Amino acid sequence: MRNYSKQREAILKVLRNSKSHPTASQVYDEVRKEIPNISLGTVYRNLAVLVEDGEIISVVVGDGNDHFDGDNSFHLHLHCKKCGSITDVPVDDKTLEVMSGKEGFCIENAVCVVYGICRNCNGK
Amino acid sequence: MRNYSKQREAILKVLRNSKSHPTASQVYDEVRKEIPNISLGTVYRNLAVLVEDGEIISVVVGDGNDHFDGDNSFHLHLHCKKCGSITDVPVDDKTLEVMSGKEGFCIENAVCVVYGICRNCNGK
DNA sequence: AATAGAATCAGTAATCATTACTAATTTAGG
DNA sequence: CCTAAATTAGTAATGATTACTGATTCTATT
Repeated sequence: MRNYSKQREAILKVLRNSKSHPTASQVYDEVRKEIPNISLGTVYRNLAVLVEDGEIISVVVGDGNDHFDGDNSFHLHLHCKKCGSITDVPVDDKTLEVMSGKEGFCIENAVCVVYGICRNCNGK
Repeated sequence: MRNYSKQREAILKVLRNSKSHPTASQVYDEVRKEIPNISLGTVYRNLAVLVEDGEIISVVVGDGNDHFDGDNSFHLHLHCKKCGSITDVPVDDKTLEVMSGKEGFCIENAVCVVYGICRNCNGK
């Protein structure tokens, strides 16, 4: 049902080796170093496939671009409104439980963005 | 620096009276009942202004549309991947602190989306 | 190894939410 | 009442994402 493709492997490798939460376009630029004639459409399609398979995570912060994260473990994202940086923060199960309320909500993943100003920008 | 406009007032009223986290387009449909010839561009511009002023909150869940929330207090959003519903959950300060990690991150607001399956959809 | 059908691709065109632009109207202070 | 700044309606442009198409690549089976 799902065939191997070197394009998908290369895209996944880029994300596994990155901590910067790149956009589709940035992934495209990076993958082209290895596969120069890869198509942007291929990047988008495989990113969607990889999200669907749970290999990567889609992080939406509201800057007009989707970002992708090769770390698919439960964690939060701190999104700085000044510099646009996205930083990872681990979450323990207890906090997660509080976060899901008493709503009988079954958490699938905890991709979650807290907006604010990061330490770097705070001094300025 | 900021003048009154009946359009902006009507847009804010729609959001204050709603709990459904409408998109810009849905706000447009609702406001047109009061101001039939209001422009969609006016809705977008005023939503941005209201977010900037902290009157409302922009909630990005990754379904391709921005959603808006007239409740500007600190709370989380549970986003059901099946039915697309967005539910509010209050957060206490202690949980917020855990969420922001030890990063020296200054939380501006805690609009935050937890993905999963809601109680309604869970039974199916 | 050859074959066939399904999956994937590159390249390009289309979509559509959002933003930018413009000339006309409204607001608010003097 | 006047004037300058703010805002608007209407429309055109933008740009990220998706859809489409004919060619290529995988993979299971012979």
